[in-house]
Amino acid sequence: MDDFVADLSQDRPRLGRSSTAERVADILRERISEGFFRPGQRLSEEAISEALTVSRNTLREAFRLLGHERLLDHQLNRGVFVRLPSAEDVLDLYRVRRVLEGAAVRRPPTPDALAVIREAVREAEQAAAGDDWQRVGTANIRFHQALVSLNGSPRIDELMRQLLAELRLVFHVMDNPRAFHEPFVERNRVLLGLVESGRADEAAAYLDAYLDHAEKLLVHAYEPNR
Amino acid sequence: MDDFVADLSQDRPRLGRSSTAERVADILRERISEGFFRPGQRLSEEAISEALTVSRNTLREAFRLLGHERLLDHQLNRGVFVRLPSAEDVLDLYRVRRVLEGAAVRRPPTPDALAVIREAVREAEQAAAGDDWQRVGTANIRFHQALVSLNGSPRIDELMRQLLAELRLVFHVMDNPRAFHEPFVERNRVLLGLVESGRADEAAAYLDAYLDHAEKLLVHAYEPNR
DNA sequence: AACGTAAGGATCGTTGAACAATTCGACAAG
DNA sequence: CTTGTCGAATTGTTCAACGATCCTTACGTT
Repeated sequence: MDDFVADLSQDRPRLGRSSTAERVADILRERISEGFFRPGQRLSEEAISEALTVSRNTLREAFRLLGHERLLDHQLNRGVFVRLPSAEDVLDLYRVRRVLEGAAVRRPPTPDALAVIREAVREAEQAAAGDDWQRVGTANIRFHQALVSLNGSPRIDELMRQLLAELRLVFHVMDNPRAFHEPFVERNRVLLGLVESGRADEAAAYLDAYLDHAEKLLVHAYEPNR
Repeated sequence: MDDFVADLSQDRPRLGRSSTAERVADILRERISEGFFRPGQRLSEEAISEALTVSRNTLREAFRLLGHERLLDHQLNRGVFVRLPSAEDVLDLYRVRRVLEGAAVRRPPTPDALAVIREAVREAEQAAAGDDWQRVGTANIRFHQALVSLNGSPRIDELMRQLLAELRLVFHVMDNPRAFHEPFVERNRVLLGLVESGRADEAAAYLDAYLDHAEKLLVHAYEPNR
C-alpha cells in the first residue's frame, strides 16, 4: 500500500543538504582539486568572502570543513593555506592505501562494483590513447576508488575519497602527469583481471608491487620546496 | 650538531594549538564521550554559548568540527544533535575495524607499541577484578587503539580514534557495560600473546572471531529507539 | 654583517546585534 | 482524522567593531 513511502525515505539525506557554508566548501574543494588554488597558497578571508558574497563567518565555517579534510591548513592568526603535503605525508598516504586496497582485493567482488572498475580501466586506456593525461589521472583515481568500494563500507569509501583528494595535491605540486600515470594504465587492466577471476592472493601481491612502485616514483620525484 | 633542532621540530604541531572554537570542541567532545550529553539529545546554540560564555558564531565553529567527527548530527535549521548511531552504523564500524585491526596484527610489532598494548591488557584485568566496568571499557578501547597503531600510520591512528569515539556513543545508548566488556578482557590477553610471538595468521583468525562475536553481541542488544 | 628592538599596517579571532528563513506545536476549519 | 493557518522559538547569515597576533620595515646596537 504505502511501500513507496519507504522508498522515498531513502532520499531523506538529500534534503538537509544545503547550507551556504557547505556550498562554499564545495566550490573551494573543486577549485583546489582542479589546481586553481595551488598548494601552499594562502586563501584570504576578506578577498574570498567578497568574491563569493558571503560573510566572513560563513566562509570560516567552510574553511573548517576543508581543514578537517586536510585540504586546507589552518594556522592560528595567520590564515588558511592550501595544504602542501610533505614527503612524510606521501609515505603515510601509501600506508593507508596499502591497508585499504589490500583488504579490498581480498574480498569477493560484487557485480556492480566490478562494472565501475571496468569502466574506469576502459576510460583510462582511451584517454591514454588520446594523450589526455589529465583525464588518465582522473580515471586512475576512479579506478582505485572503485577498488576500495569492494570493502562495502561507506566510511572507508569516504576515507578513500579524502585520501585521493589529498593525493591530488601531491600531483599538483610536481605536476608532470604523464610520467606518473602512464605506467599504471596497463597495470590497472591486469589487476582487474586478477580480481575478476577471484585470484585474491595474486591480486594482493600484484597490488603491493603496484603501490610500492608508485610510491617510489612519487617520493623520488617529489619536492615540496620552492 | 643541531640534531636536537630536528627533535624539537616534532613539537611544532603543539604550537598553533589554541583557538576558542577548538577548546570549546574539546570540552564538548569530552562531555559527549563521558555520556553527559546523551545520544539523540539536542544541543541548543543559545544555551551552550551562554553557559560557556562564547559567542554563537564561535560555538558554531566548534559544532562543525564535531560534526565532521561524526559525534554531532547537524540538521539544517533544526540544530545539532548528539549522534545516535543506527544499527547499520554499527555494522559499518565493525567493517572498518576488521580492515584496520586485521592489517595491524599482520605487521611485525614494534617494542613500544607492544608496551602500550601490554599496559592496556593489564589495566583491563585489574579494573575487571575491581568490578569497575567503566574503566574496563576505557582500557579495552586503549587496547584496540594501541593495536591499530602497529600499522605505523598517523592517519590510521586518527581514524581509529574517531571510530572508537563513535563506538562509545553506541555503548551509551545501550548502557550495560559489564555484559559487553567482560568477555573480552581475557581475549585481549590471548590476542596479545599471539601478536607477541609473531604468529600473525593465528592472531588474524583469532581477531576475526573476536570481532564477529563482539559485533553480534552489539547488534543483538542494540536498540536505537527512544 | 648579525642581532635586538620598535613602529605600523594587515589580517585574523571573537563578539554582539540584527534580520530573514525555517521549524514546530497548537488550534481552528473542513 | 486530515488539512490549513498562525505565532513562538531557533537557526542561518550578515555586518560592524575591536583587540590580538603576525609580518614588514626601519633603526640602532654590538
